[in-house]
Amino acid sequence: MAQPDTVTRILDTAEVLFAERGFAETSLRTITSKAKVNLAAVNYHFGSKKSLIQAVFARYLDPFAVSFHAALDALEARYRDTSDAVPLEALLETLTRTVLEIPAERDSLKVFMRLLGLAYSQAQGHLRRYLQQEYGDLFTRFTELLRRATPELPETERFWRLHFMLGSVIFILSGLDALRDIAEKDFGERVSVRELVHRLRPVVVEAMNAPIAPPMPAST
Amino acid sequence: MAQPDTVTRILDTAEVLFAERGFAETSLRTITSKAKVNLAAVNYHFGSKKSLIQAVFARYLDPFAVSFHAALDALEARYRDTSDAVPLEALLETLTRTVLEIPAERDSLKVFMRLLGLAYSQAQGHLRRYLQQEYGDLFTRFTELLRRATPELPETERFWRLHFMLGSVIFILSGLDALRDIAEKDFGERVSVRELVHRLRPVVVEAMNAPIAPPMPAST
DNA sequence: GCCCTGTTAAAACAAATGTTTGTGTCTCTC
DNA sequence: GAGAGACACAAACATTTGTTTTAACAGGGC
Repeated sequence: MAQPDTVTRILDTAEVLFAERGFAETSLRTITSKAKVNLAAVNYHFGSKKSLIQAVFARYLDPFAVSFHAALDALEARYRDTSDAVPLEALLETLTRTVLEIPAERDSLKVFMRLLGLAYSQAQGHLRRYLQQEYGDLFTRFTELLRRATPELPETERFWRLHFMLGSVIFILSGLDALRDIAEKDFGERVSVRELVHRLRPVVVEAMNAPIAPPMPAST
Repeated sequence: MAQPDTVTRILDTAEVLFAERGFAETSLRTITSKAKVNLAAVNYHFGSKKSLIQAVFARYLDPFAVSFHAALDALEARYRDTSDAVPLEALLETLTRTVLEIPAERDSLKVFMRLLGLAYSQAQGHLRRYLQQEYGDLFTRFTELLRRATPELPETERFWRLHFMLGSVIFILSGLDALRDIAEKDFGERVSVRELVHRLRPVVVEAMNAPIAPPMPAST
């Protein structure tokens, strides 16, 4: 069979290795030897290791951003004539459906989610800057819809809860392999990412709609 | 003023740097030069970089484990005669109270939470093994109480929700500074860690008690 | 005095890292 | 078929990494 070309062989190998070990812990030599390409190929095609990392993300996120923008267009259109806002359930359903639809090849979803988690937790300031610059507007659009979906929530409360839930997703998915191993050992159940996302959606909905905490008793 | 001794100077510096950049991204030379100690001091006092990382965690977790065990003793005693299980709210209240009581020095809580997050997300297999070995029993005790507090939840569902919530807390508190800055800029509200934890508790309770998702439509 | 022990200091070590260089080898264009 | 451009390859380069070695220093007990 014809091997895919050098660039995609590097990307394929790099994304898996990055997801397994993190960025700093994965050397170019490990990548290139496993991908059966020359060491210098990375610097030739991508320029630097940083650019390679960004390219790995772009290959996932670019199609996702397009799909998600389109899905949000459709969603807003459906609720345009009714004067209602897009309900929270529908918004989350659209998000998860778009995320789950993207790959269809390999177990790329797991890899992608793990990479997202690493993007937050690893240092890699250049990566955060890159993601903010490339996909910041998409995030803004989503949060605006979220705002309209939960109008009864005070601004700050929604802000904190959003990041609370964001943290959950990133944390769970970035540590997925380890957690799944534990779950399999303890409960003998091997769950797919699809199913996990599906099962956690009501948890997010309920959490966003939780009652506001009573004012805290003053201390000190 | 008398400088603290070499060992604690190393620990103080290392924990901050680790929290800022991660473990692999922080070199011993950065630590020792910032701590104003000799490079070889780390290997002399701790043996290796791995052992230093573990020591940073032990300095936080050892006192916490003692306090939390004691707090759980008291909590169980209070509910011993009543045949009821410890309610979820009380369990979470005990946990957050213990966490908040420990430090009182530096802004160590924030740093500690960030380290905990890194411990999960970074490779560092030795660290996970160490934490499991040293504090596994405390975690087991807590999850057992959690199990009794949510008897209607299937085992695996509780497992995943627990880690879901764990992720939230770690994520929020580890990125606290950045998030708080945004919140202050956007909403003009500066919230304390205490208050944040207080306000997020009902979110956790509600999330744990969320309805089970309906079975997922089969695909491929 | 001397020796022993615990600690610090400077230097060197071996290994691993990202990147660059020079050369060879195709393939397409004129 | 000659020349050019794109790519692959091996080797070397300059740093940076964790760790070890060796010597120096300080203090207390005999």
